[in-house]
Amino acid sequence: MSKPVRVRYAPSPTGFPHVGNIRTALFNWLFARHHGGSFIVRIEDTDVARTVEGAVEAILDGLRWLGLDWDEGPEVGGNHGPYFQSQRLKRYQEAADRLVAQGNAYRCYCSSERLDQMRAEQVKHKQPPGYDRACRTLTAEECGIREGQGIVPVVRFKVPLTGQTRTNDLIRGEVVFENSTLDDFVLLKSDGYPTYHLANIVDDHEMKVSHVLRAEEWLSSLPRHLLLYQAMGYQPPLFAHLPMILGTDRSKLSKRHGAVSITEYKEMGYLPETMVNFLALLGWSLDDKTEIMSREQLVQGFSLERVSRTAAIFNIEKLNWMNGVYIRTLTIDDFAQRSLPLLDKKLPAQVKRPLSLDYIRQLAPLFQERARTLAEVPELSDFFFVDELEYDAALLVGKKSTRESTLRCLEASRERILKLDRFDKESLEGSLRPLAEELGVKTGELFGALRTATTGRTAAPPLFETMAVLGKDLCLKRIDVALDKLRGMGL
RNA sequence: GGCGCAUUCGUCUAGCGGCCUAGGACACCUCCCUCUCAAGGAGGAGACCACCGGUUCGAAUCCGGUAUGCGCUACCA
Repeated sequence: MSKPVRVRYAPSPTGFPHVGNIRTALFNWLFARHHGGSFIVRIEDTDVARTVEGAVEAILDGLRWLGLDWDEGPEVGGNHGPYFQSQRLKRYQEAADRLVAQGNAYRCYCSSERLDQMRAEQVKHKQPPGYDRACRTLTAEECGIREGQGIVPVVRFKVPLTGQTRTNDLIRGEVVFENSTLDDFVLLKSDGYPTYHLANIVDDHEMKVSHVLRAEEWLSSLPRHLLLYQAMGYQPPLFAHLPMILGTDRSKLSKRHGAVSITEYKEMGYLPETMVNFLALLGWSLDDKTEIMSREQLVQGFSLERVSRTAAIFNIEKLNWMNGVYIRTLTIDDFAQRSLPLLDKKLPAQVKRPLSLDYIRQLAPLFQERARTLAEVPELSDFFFVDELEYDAALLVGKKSTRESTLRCLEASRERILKLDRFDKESLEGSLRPLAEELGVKTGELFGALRTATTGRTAAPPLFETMAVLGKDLCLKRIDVALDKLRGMGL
């Protein structure tokens, strides 16, 4: 009885894939997969002037990165192509011609100057801005005269002057619009390209789209689309308008709010599985407590009934937490592999390349539970890679310690370490922990001095594991450097 | 200005008439663990459910109005 579920993600290549946009793609994808339907990608490249070079690739890369595979669309084709609107111009022109012939649309010869002026006037007089329908009643003869003057017309839809247009939005329930509040919008531009409104309904119909899941900003356009479906004699799909994603100040998410492009999140070291999970929760929930969900759980649990109606604010703090959770679920090897590109990119230039994946595997466990993003790995671990540590000698001396005491600690440690045959966590700890007592200092004081000496930092992963990875020679060398620094202090 | 949508802790949200003196999560605070930092564990603080009326034995939940926010109002999507 019910038609197969077919949904589409229809981005416009006028910029890079915004997280809000990607969230819409995700919901469409989840809906399609949940119902065993098809997920279609269609490129809405009808705005020639605003098209951005490379945007299509960036959009597709974003989808691929998140694992949102499409059944029909660019690169994979399908039975309802082409999937670039710029390649479907003929269909839109035919539709426009048909609407004109049917009396549902008309050609408009008004100049953009006149339109601008008219709008300015309307705004000035607090009138609702909108086309004044000057060309709506032009006779064929009058049209001919204008054509003769070389004016290239646009095609406008003849909106009914009275009546209401209503439908049942799957998320918002019944929505009603007075036709009298709509103006005669453009269907076909003078350059022969369709506007979103026309292209959208022609394609959704021809591609047999069953459900349109799009952002709430489109809700206001819904009556136009419904009227168009009606005029074309098409059965409209079902609509669901998704809540928007806002910045921290509650305004539409933009560059001001930091990263907005999904590719930026990749570069910042967020995992695709985190992004999928996090974005899914922006406007949807499974129940009152489940938050960490696999792709499969998401697909299984997704439903429009549980999509919220209120706009959500993108909270980077929560994203960071969730990314940390996902990072900790990775295997050591996976974590090491995924960290490699970020390390390569962010470690100081003087660090020898190529980086050793094997070495990274050794230190990976030390950072896996500390990093919230992959980009933090190079920041936290650079002391494992650089030759010379740079730090203030004062850091060697702990708060409750003195220079003399620190010197004794490091000198004694040096002797102990020298004698070690094995240099692993256990032997290190077995040798150094008793040393603190012998020297009559707190373990914290001894370990702290060693930590600074070997890592150049006061906060680092557990000392013995760190030293074990660093290796005996390097540790000794760094302790010597620290000793020199201490001896030079206060001179 | 017009039209539309929305309104529960700072944030993401649960709630679809009695189970709510409103639950979970992030962030925050305290404690535990501990060589530092994290992670982990245990607690805590945090929402007069925007406001005003109405319906009802009973409303965060239903209805109306107001306010506020957001969106649309292009030969952009």
